[in-house]
Amino acid sequence: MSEHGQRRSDATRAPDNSGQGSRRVPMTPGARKVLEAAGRLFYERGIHAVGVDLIAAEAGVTKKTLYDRFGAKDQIVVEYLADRDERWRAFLVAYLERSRSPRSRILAVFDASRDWAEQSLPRGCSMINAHAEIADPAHPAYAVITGQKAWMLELFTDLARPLAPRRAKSLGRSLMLLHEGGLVAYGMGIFPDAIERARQDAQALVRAAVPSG
Amino acid sequence: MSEHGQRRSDATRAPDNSGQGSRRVPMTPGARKVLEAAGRLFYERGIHAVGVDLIAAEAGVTKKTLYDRFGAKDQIVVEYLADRDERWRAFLVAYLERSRSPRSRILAVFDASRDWAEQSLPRGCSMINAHAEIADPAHPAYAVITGQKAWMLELFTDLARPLAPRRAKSLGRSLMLLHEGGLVAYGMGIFPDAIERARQDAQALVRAAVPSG
DNA sequence: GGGTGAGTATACAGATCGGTCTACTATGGG
DNA sequence: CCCATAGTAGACCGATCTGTATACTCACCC
Repeated sequence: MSEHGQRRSDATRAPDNSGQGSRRVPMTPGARKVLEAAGRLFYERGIHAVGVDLIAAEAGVTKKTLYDRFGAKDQIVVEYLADRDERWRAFLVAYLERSRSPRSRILAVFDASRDWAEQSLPRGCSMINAHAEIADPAHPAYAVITGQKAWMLELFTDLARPLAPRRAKSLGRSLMLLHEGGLVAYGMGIFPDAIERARQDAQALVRAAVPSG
Repeated sequence: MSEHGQRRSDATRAPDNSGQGSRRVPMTPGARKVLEAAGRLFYERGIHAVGVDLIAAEAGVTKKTLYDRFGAKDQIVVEYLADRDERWRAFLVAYLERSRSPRSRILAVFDASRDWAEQSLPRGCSMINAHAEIADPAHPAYAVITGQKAWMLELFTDLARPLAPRRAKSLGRSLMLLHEGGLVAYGMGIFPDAIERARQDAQALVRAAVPSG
């Protein structure tokens, strides 16, 4: 929503706006423990399947502390997703910065996703999973979810631009498709090494689109 | 799991095994009303977010009828997914049968998905969404979900075989990636006409893989 | 030294959850 | 006629849900 053009900034440096309209919560030690436990439980079991009592117990914190910090479960969900998003962007940017050519930077996104998923995401993309549970667009977490995907699409488009200025939008969308497909196939275990396969297909796609790269 | 080769059968005629180990429920009028209401509510709001009282009320049926037919909410979930799967396969087979060339049959899958989604799936693939909510592989619905995706992957592989016998497995996986990516991008509204775009990319992929088609 | 902020411990409220129960009705087939 | 089947109506169960309340401790800081 709103104008999604975030200045002209190089895509590697725009780790802001992940919290968008949802002001973050002061991260006291208790709040941090809650967020860590909630993040783990939400991801492993699903958001609706995890109650605040369980979160508080797993965090080693009382419910009062939990509600003093977050006010409501919905806000914990927002912080969970915004935090995941923030850490993913930082992780990704590190991969992007150590690549130079436009081509290798595109592939670096898939490398980052593959490594990120293999080290901590056996159940696939948190945003896709959360979107399946949060149907109401008015939910405060909805903007975080769609914001992350919009950011990724814009990133792919920006990365494609140096390679094919006229077809950047189109190429960006194709890369996005492969990337999302890889995440889902990986998360559902449809076949092994799905993200790596998506990377290969992206490589072929880029090669075909810009034979002079 | 197990040997996933289900005979040599032509992919267009294998609408069985959708209910696998989960024996279906006798479809009395009351059961049908429950399934209709549950299907709509589960898809629109998510499985965990919908209670049995609401399902019974929306179906215009008492809770006793609901439990007499299905026994447990989990079983309603199984029937919901198995029913969706069954109807999708029938829908898809109709598209496949009116296409002749291997190439157009591959594209027909994307055509079917596009039309199927546009007419009734604003929130994307039911199986992907259900997988996000059902974390436990021991859940009776889990097999239906993974079974459907395995069937789709096998279908793509079978459709790719006449075009590229040696690379059928590889090409099938690439097509699967694009297809899943299209479904997710469509369901999350990442960009417009995502499935149609996936179809175009699939077309390009097939053309590149088999220039002599 | 008094106040503020962050925390523990625990009880409680009201709603909703999945699921069971009894009592009754209507229908259709041997 | 009779009995099984499929249904309505509605009370009820224990558990769990999100969220609030009271009372107290501890650390820090002006």
